[in-house]
Amino acid sequence: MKKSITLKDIAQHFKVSVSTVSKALKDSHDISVEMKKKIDDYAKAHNYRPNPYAVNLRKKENKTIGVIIPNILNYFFAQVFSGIEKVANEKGYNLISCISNESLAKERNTIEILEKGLVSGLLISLAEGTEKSNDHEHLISFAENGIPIVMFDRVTDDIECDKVIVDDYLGAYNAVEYLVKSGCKNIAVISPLDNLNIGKQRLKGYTEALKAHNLEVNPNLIVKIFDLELFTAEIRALLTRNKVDAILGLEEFSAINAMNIAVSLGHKIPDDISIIGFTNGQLPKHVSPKVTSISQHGKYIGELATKKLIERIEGKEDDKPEYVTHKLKTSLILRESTRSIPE
Amino acid sequence: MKKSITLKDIAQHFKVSVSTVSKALKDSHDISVEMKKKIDDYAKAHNYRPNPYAVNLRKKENKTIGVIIPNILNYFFAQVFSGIEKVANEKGYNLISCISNESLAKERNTIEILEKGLVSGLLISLAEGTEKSNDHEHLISFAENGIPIVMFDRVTDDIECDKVIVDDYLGAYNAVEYLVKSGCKNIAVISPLDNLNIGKQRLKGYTEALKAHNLEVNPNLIVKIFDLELFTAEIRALLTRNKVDAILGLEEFSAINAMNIAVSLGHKIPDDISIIGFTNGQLPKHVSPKVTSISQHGKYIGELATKKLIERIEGKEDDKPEYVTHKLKTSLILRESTRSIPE
DNA sequence: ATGAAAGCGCTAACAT
DNA sequence: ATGTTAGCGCTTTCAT
Repeated sequence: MKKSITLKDIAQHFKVSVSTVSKALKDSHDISVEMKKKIDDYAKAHNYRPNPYAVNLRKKENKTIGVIIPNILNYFFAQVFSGIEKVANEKGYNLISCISNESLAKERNTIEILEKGLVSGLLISLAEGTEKSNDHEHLISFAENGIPIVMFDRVTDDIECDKVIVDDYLGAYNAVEYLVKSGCKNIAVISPLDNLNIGKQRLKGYTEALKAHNLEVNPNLIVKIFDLELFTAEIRALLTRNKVDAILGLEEFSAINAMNIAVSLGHKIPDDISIIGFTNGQLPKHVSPKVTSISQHGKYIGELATKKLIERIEGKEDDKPEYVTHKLKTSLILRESTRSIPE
Repeated sequence: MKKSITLKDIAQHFKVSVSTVSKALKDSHDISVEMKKKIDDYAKAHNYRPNPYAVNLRKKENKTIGVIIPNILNYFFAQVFSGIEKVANEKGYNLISCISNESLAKERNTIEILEKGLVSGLLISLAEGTEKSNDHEHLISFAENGIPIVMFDRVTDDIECDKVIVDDYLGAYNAVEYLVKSGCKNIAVISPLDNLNIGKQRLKGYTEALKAHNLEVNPNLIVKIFDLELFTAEIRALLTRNKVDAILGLEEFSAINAMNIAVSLGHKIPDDISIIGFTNGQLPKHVSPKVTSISQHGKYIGELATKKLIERIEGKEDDKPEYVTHKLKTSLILRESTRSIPE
């Protein structure tokens, strides 16, 4: 066990006091230039680094950020995470990261651990379980510690903090509008996300866009999926019992799975049915036909949220007391599963 | 700022000493039952938790594990990470996680930070930059601290530690053998991974399997990709200049991209050309035809590596000095891009 | 220009 | 059964 070098070791080596070394390493004006140089060189040569635990114990500040993500296998969150990591790294922060696995209990447990001064700030996107139960006590309690929080994507009004969210409403609205303009009249929507606020927002964007274009909102074309086992059956039913000329998938796999079912039923894409999905991964580019998608810019969300959090951590106490919610626009990426808009 | 409660606060409240409280909370036999009960209840009521920094400063031990992953957008590593997180969480460990982004410099930097006692153990898969440069000084230095390391997937012999790897050789070997048995004779291989040992192992599995079945190893059918920009051009050249009846893709997207190019060239899958890929994500299931793949069980790798690491962390000093390398079998998951083996 | 001392919160050996 | 003390490594105020 290579014991790592401390201030004391350096002090003894030069037969000076610990405080001299401490100040020298901080380039204090108290210390003579020669002394500083000697100490600095020695410290570098021996690869001195302050013990982070001692520093924290003294100063009550640390360079770590807690991250709670619902599910890292979801490409969107992986993108967000890579954005978080990038900015945190640039600013010299470490990440303590946890996956809530969509569970309220795990999210709560993690927060209780982090609460005890382990982190200087928290980045969180709510677990599905949390959104369903609408229980935010653990977050409120965490916030009372005065540790800054930034919520992203899946947020709640119950917590006052900075937020970075996606304009899901507009994303869906624009997608539907595009479908209408390209000639679709019977647009179905598939939502496996009805437990989530973002799911509700997207659905609202869908209905509002239809109304804005004087199209009837047909409840038979709104398929809410609560059990993925039934996905295929429900979509087959949708497509056989109704006239459908477009499908909007609100979640990562909905659009692509629905497209595959439609194809197996003999429909031509996009001639018979257009397809658009909220999807971020590699999938839409690699399937055939390539799927038009609504991209959420996950990496940028992560970057922005982290930047805002670090500003709060490092900012003056009462710098800007008012919290801001950044609502980011999605992009509609046109590919082969939709028709073009006639001139 | 809600100031969190300390032993001292509790001690003052009951007008006893700090050590009494400390012992009481540890259920020491020194302390009377009534006292313990009082203190315990009070601590619970006030949600007391020991300050992790103070504990670490005293005891030189902490419940956190460092994780260094080359790229979280790679589904395989996301799977590994979710396995790591699961086990760590079960055992009460936190994760400090970093993405090396395939860069040696970033990997080195991260390790230097973690080295200073921030973590009790390290899980790492080498960055591509590290494998290419073959520079492992930073790891050797880290290991000298006596902090246990477990390497997974991308490992090196230069470091003596427990390792969890995939039998990439056998994975490729079995895949080629399957192709041969299903009637393929001109099997091409695509490797964008020639900088990585795992890439070399897979390639070796390919050549050895051919030899074992008395098939010539044709260098024209071995395509090493060093610049992804050229992927399409190289594969088109491969398919137009040579007779090819099967393709083995050594990396996540190689097989699927090659398949799409083959289809665009008019080849039928799997009748003209069979396709197999080393790929873990959702892709092979969702494209058409569905792609036969070699699965690496990422989540299990993460779980096993973490389990082994925690055993080292918690084990007696000289418990078992000999390190073990766990080599895990891959699975060949047959889908629609390969033909069946005749009876 | 340098040093002594106190203290962050906790543990553990050693009194009482 | 309870308390005293020293100390982990560092910062910082107040001497000198």
